[in-house]
Amino acid sequence: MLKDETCPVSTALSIIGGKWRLQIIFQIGNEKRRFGELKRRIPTISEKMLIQELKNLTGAGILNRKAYNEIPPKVEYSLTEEGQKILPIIDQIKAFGTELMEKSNAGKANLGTSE
Amino acid sequence: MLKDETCPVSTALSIIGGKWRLQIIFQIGNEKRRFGELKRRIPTISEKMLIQELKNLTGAGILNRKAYNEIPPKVEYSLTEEGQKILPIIDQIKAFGTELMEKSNAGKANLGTSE
DNA sequence: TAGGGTGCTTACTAAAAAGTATGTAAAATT
DNA sequence: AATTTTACATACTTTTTAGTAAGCACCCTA
Repeated sequence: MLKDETCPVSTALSIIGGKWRLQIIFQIGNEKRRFGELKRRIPTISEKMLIQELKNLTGAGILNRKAYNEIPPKVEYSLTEEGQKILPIIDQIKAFGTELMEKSNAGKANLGTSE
Repeated sequence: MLKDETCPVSTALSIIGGKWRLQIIFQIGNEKRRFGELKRRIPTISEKMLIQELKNLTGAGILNRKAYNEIPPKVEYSLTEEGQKILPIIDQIKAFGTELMEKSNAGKANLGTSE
């Protein structure tokens, strides 16, 4: 899924797109979250994906990563200023999704991707 | 990419997710757009994808499809009320992307998905 | 009668994203 | 010495998503 360098929307999607990113950002919210904590909060994500996306988001300046020099390891993730700007987007998407769910209880078709 | 039936965000993403959906919705905006018009406005989309996503979005109640009984065929697509609610989401994503682009000119890393 | 335009279908292929399984380090506990 | 804990790495496979290419129907015009 290559990105059009000139389009703001696809630039944004290169960060918030994908199956897990919004979920991860949402679960961190305004807290500091440890790796294992996130794993527990998103039980359906695989470890590989969690690691990979945390790394991607950190590299993109969306997350802060603070590693303590302890054994066993302890690492805390939190949103950067940039990352916090994604929270209102999630709110809006969530509101839209909520509406959809209400209406679909009144019997509407859903998209092919979910089947 | 199966969807969690109970999560509003993933419900929303099952509609606005994917490479082309937001783009298509954005290009329709508040207008009536013919199939060929959309093809021209999104030159990088393949015909197959455009057809497929128009069908999906129509089936999901996001688009109206009006076919005129003419030869050669003429079909117009427009956003339903439901679909219009996606426009402000796009605006917000776009604003976020614009910010990112400005900052990245000051030299920041981008995510793995774009490489 | 051979194209041309329009919206759409289908079979097939390729690429991208996600999942599974297994392994590592290093100290602390048993 | 074996086991646990925590964060992460890597090879490999499967699933999902997107792209290519070809064809169809219908009428009109050259």
